[in-house]
Amino acid sequence: MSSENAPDADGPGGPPQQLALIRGMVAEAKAKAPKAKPRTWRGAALAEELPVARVLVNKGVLHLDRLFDYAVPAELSEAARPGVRVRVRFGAGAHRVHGGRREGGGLIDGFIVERRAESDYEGALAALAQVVSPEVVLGPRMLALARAVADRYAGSLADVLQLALPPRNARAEAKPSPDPLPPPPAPEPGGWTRYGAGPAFLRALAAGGTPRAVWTALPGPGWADELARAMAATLASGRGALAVVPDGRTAARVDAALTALLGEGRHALLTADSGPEKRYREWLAVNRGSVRAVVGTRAAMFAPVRDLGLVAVWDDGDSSHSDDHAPFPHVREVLELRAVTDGCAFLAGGTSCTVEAAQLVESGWARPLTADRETVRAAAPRVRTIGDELLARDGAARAARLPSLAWETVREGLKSGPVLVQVPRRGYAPRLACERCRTPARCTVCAGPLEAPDERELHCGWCGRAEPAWHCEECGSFRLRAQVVGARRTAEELGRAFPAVPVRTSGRDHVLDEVPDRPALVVSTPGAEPVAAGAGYAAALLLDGWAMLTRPDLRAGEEALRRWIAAASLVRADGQVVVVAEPTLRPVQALVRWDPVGHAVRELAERAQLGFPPVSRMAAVAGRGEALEAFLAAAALPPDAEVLGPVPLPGRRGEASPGERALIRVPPGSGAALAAALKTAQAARMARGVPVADAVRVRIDPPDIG
DNA sequence: AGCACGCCGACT
DNA sequence: GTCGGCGTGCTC
Repeated sequence: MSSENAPDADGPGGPPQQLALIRGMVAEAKAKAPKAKPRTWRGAALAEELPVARVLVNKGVLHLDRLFDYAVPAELSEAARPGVRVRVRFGAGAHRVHGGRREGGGLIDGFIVERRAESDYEGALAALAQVVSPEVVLGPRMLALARAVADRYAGSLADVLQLALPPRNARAEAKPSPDPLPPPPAPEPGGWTRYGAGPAFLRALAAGGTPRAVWTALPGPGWADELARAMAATLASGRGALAVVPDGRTAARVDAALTALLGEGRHALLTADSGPEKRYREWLAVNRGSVRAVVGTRAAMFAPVRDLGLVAVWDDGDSSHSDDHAPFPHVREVLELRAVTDGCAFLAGGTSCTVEAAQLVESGWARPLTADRETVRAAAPRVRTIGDELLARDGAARAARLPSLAWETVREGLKSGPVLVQVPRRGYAPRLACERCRTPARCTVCAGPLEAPDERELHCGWCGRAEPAWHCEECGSFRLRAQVVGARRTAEELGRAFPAVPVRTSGRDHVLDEVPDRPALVVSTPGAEPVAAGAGYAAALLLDGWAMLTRPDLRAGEEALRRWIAAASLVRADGQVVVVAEPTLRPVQALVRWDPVGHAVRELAERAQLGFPPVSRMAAVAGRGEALEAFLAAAALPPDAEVLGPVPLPGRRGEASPGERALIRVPPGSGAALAAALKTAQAARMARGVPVADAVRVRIDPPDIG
């Protein structure tokens, strides 16, 4: 095994082989024999047809869209089809057999991307060690999508594939998938008749059309059935359908609606909470074409649905639609890409409306799917506001945190059913501010934001200096606005106030799915609201609106409105909603009028004017000062790009600075050029092998600007 | 990222 | 002579 002449020093269990020099054989290059020691494939068990496999090697961060050529041994030729998983030797010294030294380079995983007649590589090719399984997991569609996503986000193909392809599981692969069922009949429009263009949208799907729509769903539980009908209509056309939702709870709801509509066996549920074997089995059933409809969470956005006819995203404003692994693709954006590359219909639905979705409509790419005002008014609960400066002035109300209108609403609601109380998460409180004039409380030394975790010691969030004797620079007040009171304490207070009523809480660790249609107080953090059985909650109380609205984030208003509408959508049409927030603020007014689209359109106009995303495209580039500078200097940014910064990143207290960050902004239309420029620059650095300390992190559409 | 190669100084 | 320091460059 150790000598250069050992015939079977190569792959495990492989036939006697020597190292191949494809170039010498295939590309008739014997004239200029390579300087590398000639190692020919004597006895050459080499594939007769297309003896070169281009392989995407799955190895950490090294590769930036580089493919490597391997020789295809004859006995693997049949199995080594494009798209299959393979094992190859990779690493320095993989083919060097020097002075009796053992071969280096371990076996690592990869995918065959293409079979070719010859290689561009100058050196000797190593042979494929093994074809792991015959399953084609990286077909041309998947490859094209992964490439498009990698380009869109200035990331690598391998990183995208890591997100797109579930880990292989041999047991799941061994089982055959069931035979596909024939297309179901087109469904009745059901709840879609409530939306002007709804029935026509459904008909278009059933007829094989590719309509694109932004759907503002009416409050109440009907949306899951409507989404299922859109998918069923697509199936009826003989095509596949894919819906991506924010979490497992929501996926279960759509799953139930699909089962009710289509029965078992026509759709797959792809969520993270099923184990690896089940997950891969479901994925395989989709990949093999046994199942034509998929509902799932984030990773399902890449589901290899055959002959895709519809992609849908529900509640695209939910942050879990943004992947937290490089290159951080967003479900809505990926599905937009699929709609284009696969030529299929597109649906972005939600009870609220993101600025991005509004932009899809404004640009003419998608059509609005909305109900008329009258229908909205009939379906939505009545919303009233209580300005909190009123609350602040009223000492008694502040002590109890609830003004009398709120008490009244709760008391009334409890007569007929459950009442939802939405409280921002503890620690959600953004910046401390003067209670009287709302000037943000800042450190007197470094102007960092003051923080008071656990309502105790006041200190600076940047420099860590304690600030025990704060007073407002503007108005002289000594009082800071109270922290958000968590769900638990709110529940305790309300429980004391309504001793006869059961109090339930739903939050991060204990998320309730549903509560019965009986009087109860349900205290929940945003996003964890249980649905109420029957027609819904009798009333909802949305507390601490100021905390939602003052977060230092471009999306604070949009996000607050989204969460309020989500909670208020669980209230029955004749119910009451009280929101404790300034009635003059735009998101609060949009809630009262139940006009999420109007809000999104106005936000969009404002962001266009200010040059903010999503009208402009932005990228964040972060790294150590000099490295960042070098990167920016080397990158061939589009001429209309504008570099903001760099500014130091806020470090953790007492830790070394995490470096600096620059934002790069381009006007509409230059987004692709920006991504391409950043990717090229990053690839050049990688190829040069810059030290880890000089690594520069690139993120398109950074989430935390504001 | 690993890992091997190579060019240089200190050792048996 | 030979061992081994880490600086450089490559991985089909």
